[in-house]
Amino acid sequence: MPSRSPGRSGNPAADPDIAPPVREQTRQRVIEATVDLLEREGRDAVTTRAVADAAGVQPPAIYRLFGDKDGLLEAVAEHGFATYLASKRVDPDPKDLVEDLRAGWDLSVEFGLDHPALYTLMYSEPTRSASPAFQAGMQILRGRVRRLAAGGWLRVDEDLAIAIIHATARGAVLTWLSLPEDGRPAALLTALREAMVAAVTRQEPAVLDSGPAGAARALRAALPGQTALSGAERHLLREWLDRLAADD
Amino acid sequence: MPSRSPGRSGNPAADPDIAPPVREQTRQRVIEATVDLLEREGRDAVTTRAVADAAGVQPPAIYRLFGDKDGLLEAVAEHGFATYLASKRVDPDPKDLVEDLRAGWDLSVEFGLDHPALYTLMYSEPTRSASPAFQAGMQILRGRVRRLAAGGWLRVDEDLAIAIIHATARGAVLTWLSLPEDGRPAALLTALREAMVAAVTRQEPAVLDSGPAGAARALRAALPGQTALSGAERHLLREWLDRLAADD
DNA sequence: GTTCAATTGGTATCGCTGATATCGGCGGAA
DNA sequence: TTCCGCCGATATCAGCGATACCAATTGAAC
Repeated sequence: MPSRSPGRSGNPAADPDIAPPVREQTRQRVIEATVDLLEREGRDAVTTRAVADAAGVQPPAIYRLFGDKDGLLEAVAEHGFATYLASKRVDPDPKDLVEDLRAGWDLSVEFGLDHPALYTLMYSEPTRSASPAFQAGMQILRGRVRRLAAGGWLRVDEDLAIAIIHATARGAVLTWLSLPEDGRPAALLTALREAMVAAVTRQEPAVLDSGPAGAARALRAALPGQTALSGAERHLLREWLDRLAADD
Repeated sequence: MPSRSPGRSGNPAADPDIAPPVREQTRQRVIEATVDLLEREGRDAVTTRAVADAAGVQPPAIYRLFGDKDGLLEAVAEHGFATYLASKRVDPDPKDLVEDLRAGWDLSVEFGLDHPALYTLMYSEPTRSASPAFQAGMQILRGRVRRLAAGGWLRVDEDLAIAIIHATARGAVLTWLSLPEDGRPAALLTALREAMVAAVTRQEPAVLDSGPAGAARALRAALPGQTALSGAERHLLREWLDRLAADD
């Protein structure tokens, strides 16, 4: 490996700070082509040749720009995450810290639901934790938690709070995506979010349910195998119990 | 394609039910070799050639046994999960239902922590939800939740409860594995577990005595003042609840 | 005991993938 | 003008999943 020549010869891109826009431009074009390919045809469709073809460059150019395929994917993850974070605004001084926590959790979950392939790429494998995109998102989360701690809201350690927030969001997104499209209860997301809030902050849970719903669920679960009602009666009763059980 | 000859000639393995043990034996050997390779050298090391070499068979044999590589991975996932479930005992009639829920959650999380590569294989991608192994585990979880519902402990719908349990466990495992080995707080697992318990169950059961009669009595008591049913529906439901409550 | 159909072991091969080598040409500093 | 380093382009390599093909083997039916 030749040591960087003092005269800074020939190439202006030798120093990344003053790199000409052309390199960054093709870099961006390759990244966007990769994102497009990833979200339209799935992860298996992301091959170096397909990306190069879609971006209008040669296969070796990818390796000159990103090192290897993993470097490309990392750049893609960072790009997607940065774009998303930039599109939303983070309130630097929220008046309700807990509500700000909810908003942040919703934001990262929404990102996952909007970009399933990209999210899976970033968060499904346990290894990619050192990615810059991962760290950038982590930094924002860390700031939120710090403010919560400063406000005296935190029930647990800051690091533990971060891990809890992260784990619930990750579980929410991946489980949501794994469910069949017609069986994704919106209540799952809010339930997990409120479980997270209850585990992290001191805030009391808002609702202490005490209606017929619980008893209806119990009766519904105990319904099969009893003989006091006819089949037709059981069928109709089942429908009513469904309505009562869903009536929170 | 020749239609299956009526005389069931030649090969005893034509009917999978009476397949000779030799086929199942090599099948098992291939699966175990794959698991070993997966947990020792990571997922990328699991190639058809490496598996065939480790199991002492030829590469085409894998395709004859499992159809394709995805079939092999599915069989591996099912094998690992079945082995794990068989090693633990599920109490068919636990005395403390909520504690049983905790035990089940701990069990599935422990499985993930003990077999990171296998767990990631099974649960990281949202797609593999239709696998038999997935369904088998789901069935056990479903039974636990049903008992909770019958006991009146459930705060939410059964399906939602299942989703919450699943999501928290998945998030717990994947987040735990993504943390650096020296920064994995044990409190994360218990915190997530208790958050799950708080989100799914209520402190006091909605019905005191088990069975349809008790649930019917509880529902009958909570019936006035709710609006999900019409007056006529409430009237008929009232009659049925009377019959159910009297049916000890 | 012979026959025969289906499976299995074994080798070779196909198309594709990630990654690299190599070379000519372009462009900007010296 | 000279020259060094980047870029486009083609060819190529090893390895991958998957399949084709053929000989050897097996085991039930006759």
